[in-house]
Amino acid sequence: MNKPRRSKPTLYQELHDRLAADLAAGVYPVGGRFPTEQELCARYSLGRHTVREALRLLEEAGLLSRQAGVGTVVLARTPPEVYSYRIDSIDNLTEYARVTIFDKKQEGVVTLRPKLAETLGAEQGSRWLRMAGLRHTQNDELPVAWTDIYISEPYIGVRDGIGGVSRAIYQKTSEQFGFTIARVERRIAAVSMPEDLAAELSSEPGAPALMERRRYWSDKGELFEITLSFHPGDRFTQTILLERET
Amino acid sequence: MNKPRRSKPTLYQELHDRLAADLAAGVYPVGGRFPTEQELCARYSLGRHTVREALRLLEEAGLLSRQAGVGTVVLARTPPEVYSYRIDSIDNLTEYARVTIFDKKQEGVVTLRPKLAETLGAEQGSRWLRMAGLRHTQNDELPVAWTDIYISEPYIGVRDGIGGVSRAIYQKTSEQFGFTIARVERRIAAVSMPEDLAAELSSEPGAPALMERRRYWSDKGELFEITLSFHPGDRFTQTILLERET
DNA sequence: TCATCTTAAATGTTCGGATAATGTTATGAC
DNA sequence: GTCATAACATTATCCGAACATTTAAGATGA
Repeated sequence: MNKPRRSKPTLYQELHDRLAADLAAGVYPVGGRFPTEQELCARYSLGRHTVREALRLLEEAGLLSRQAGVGTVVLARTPPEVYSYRIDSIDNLTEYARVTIFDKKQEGVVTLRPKLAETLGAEQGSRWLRMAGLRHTQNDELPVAWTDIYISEPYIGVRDGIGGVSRAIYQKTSEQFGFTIARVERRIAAVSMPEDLAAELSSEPGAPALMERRRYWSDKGELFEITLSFHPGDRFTQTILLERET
Repeated sequence: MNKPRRSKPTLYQELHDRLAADLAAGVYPVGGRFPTEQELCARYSLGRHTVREALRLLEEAGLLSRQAGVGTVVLARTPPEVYSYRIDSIDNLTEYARVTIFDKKQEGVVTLRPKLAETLGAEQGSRWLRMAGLRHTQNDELPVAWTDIYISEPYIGVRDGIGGVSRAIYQKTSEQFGFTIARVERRIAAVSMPEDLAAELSSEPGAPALMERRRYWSDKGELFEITLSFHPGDRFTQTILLERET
């Protein structure tokens, strides 16, 4: 994404570079006023469009703030160092989400007892539909995880036709009830493989495992789904790549 | 960041909304050409600046692609759903980075053997400065992790004055040698606590533990630092919050 | 047939000007 | 003094016009 330096840079690009250099050098104190468009036009003998284009670049870079009636304010001397982990779509939240299938083994409505409520990070005494089962890839013989899926009581309708389908459940829920997912929280911890899951996962009790909890919020701020997964340590690693934004 | 709908929307805002609606409705097929600026000016009786501002918004939303000599191409009907995990600064890559101190126990230059090279994801036979020790909080008695820090041979100079300082090592390295960190990769897996570390961490051998590997690249694409940490499972969890971008 | 040149079309850049919207500040009535 | 109002400064929006740059496609020639 770094454009090669043009042989003949544009005027607004040149002005932008110059002003950015001035900002970096501390010529304009942070929090103070930046020269007005008129001033810049006069000082550099440029048209207002050119000046505004340069200012727009500086604003997009997070260095300036512009507002009618106020003026242009200096926000920072250098662009903030920002690293981002970006996911293009909710569907590739993890690489295994799409390519694995859910083999439902248990189902029922539960009322959260204190201990489970704390594990899930949900209201004590609230009622949820719980579906539990194995998650594995199409061809592989060994399951990748044991997953407990909890769906908030108002949205229990999605149960119909879950088994084996590769579509994600949160997606179904959000489509069926017409809202969008606004927030997803993932929490990961290392635990011992619980005894009752070891057999299902063809693993040893007490072997290292990753416990992953996910909580999904709707755009109304409502927590509508929670999943709890146990991955055998030798079959699952998670990688996150952080890249600096340009 | 959602501005309240103005009582009197601007013309380019109105045009943007209308074109976005058309795109969503599939009026312009993805991959095909979008009407030219001239056409839009004529069709809606607007000046070119106004049309270009609307197109700029659509381009920023990821719906259109514009290029001189080619024209405007439809990229998508609706803006891509994007979730982002954003870190403002490299320093709060994890919440414990700043508040913990590193208690160096070992130090030496190593040449990577095949197995260690694979674990670290680095070149076999390359030489690194290895520093290892415990990481713990100021007041707490129990250490949070055992950490191996590997620094690429050209940058070994940073060793001076590492002990106990709370500044991060990658930060020192990048400052001292005058480059910026462009990429950070984190990889997490569940493992058994290695026998030789159990005593140091006051943990049990074989107990669940999180192994975290971090690799740091410079802006020149050079892998200059790798860290390997072992966290006792009962003293460390990791939480990531993904939020939908506006 | 292939490479090169020419041309046309589209977006990009830059000027000039005018009006609108938005805060800040000074003014003035009470 | 306090509050409403008017004047002002500044950015935002919008129009018109011209030229530059980039790319695709057609024309030309060896």
